[in-house]
Amino acid sequence: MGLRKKVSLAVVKRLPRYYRYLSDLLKVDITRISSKELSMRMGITASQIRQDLNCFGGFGQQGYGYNVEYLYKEIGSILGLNNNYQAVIIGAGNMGQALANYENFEKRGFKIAGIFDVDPELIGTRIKGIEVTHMDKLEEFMQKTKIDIGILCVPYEQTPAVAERLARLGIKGLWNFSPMDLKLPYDVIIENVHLSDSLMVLGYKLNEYKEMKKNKKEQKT
Amino acid sequence: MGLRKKVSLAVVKRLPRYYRYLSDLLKVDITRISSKELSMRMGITASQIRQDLNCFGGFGQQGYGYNVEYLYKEIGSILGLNNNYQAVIIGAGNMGQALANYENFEKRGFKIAGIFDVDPELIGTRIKGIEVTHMDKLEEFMQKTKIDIGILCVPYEQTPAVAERLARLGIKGLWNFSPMDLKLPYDVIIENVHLSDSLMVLGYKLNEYKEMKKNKKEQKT
DNA sequence: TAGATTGTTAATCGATTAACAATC
DNA sequence: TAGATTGTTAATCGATTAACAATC
Repeated sequence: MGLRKKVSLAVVKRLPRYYRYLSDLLKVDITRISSKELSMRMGITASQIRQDLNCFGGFGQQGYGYNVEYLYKEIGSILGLNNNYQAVIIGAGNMGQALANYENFEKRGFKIAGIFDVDPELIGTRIKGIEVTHMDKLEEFMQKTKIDIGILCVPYEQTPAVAERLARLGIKGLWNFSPMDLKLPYDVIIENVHLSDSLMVLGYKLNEYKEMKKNKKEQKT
Repeated sequence: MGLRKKVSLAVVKRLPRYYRYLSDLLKVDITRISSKELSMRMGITASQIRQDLNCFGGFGQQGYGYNVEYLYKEIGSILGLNNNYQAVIIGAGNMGQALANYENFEKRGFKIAGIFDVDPELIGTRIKGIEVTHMDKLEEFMQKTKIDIGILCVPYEQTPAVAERLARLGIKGLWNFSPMDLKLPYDVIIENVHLSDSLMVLGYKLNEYKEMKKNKKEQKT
């Protein structure tokens, strides 16, 4: 895999969606698909699908379309799902527990290798077979285990300090669940899950829809 | 509030971020801010901030900038945070519990009015004071309580059926945590939280970064 | 071979940035 | 008033869509 032009984030964000749809096709034993057919299922243009895929290579065949299994595997590889990324969850509260129990991640090649917290009530308990360990042991743990990803589920106030601590320990990526933008003086890749942002966008759309309806009514009178 | 041109989703998705930054400014008693200053804090252009805000109205003042509290409240109102939206959580597993316990939502004007599940172990238990009720009682509950939003935290297979059931009961919006795109023959606004998509994007970025570094090394030799 | 469908170039559309007159 | 900064128009940039030659 040589130098390849930087792919835009818009394209990258669509890849997991392709991956899901291809997975669904495999489940119902569809072995080939054209960009046209896929575009109809996904509600996007065939052109966009072909453009997106061609950022990474020519996975299709003229006159035939795409082999579903092949394309599925290729996208999986592009998404780094074969890398066996190891993760630690920091914060074993509700969200940390929910994530630890989420089957999908392991299925996608992300392994939870450790769970940390400071609450004495939680230390020593097991979540999905993994013992919750005290944060004091974090450095020790990360020295002897190769960890790629830190999953941040700690309270808002603690988040910046914990993020920095993980960065100093050489973490490569952070999956951040706190409603803030992390700024770190390290080469760390940050992916945010801003749940309340998402909820507010829903709030906006509900509002917009309500007004649209009201305006329609007013037009009639 | 009259007819206003449809605002692009790109702009809408930035609103919660503005809202967060303004909230932070308020916390440290900053009462006014220019688009320039805000742009530096947020890492975007001042031009974009002004363009974004002017989709909704002229909230600033020439020579002065923006009044933080006023702008904060305006954006809150645009996001529908004054609407006192009522929500039900469907699925009281880890994710449902995590969301029920998440303080931020109530603070943003979203109220959890009910939690439903089918697991006899869970029925009758209380989460943040709200009793987990059996799904059989959902129709009854929604007839006597005005509910705007359904929060879907049920297993993958159940999701489409539950979504349809809520839609039939007149739900206005769905906040979907299953890794699938809901298609409903109703006027329901859907906002997805695709956690595994987000994780895969992180996987992609880690991959990309690794290759970038490798290429740099190869260039040197 | 003829038909189908890709990969890719060109055209269009939309979003971001720059510039500046309006105005506090 | 002079200085600052907005609101808004114009220019640029990037992403999406359309078109079609290449080719299976």
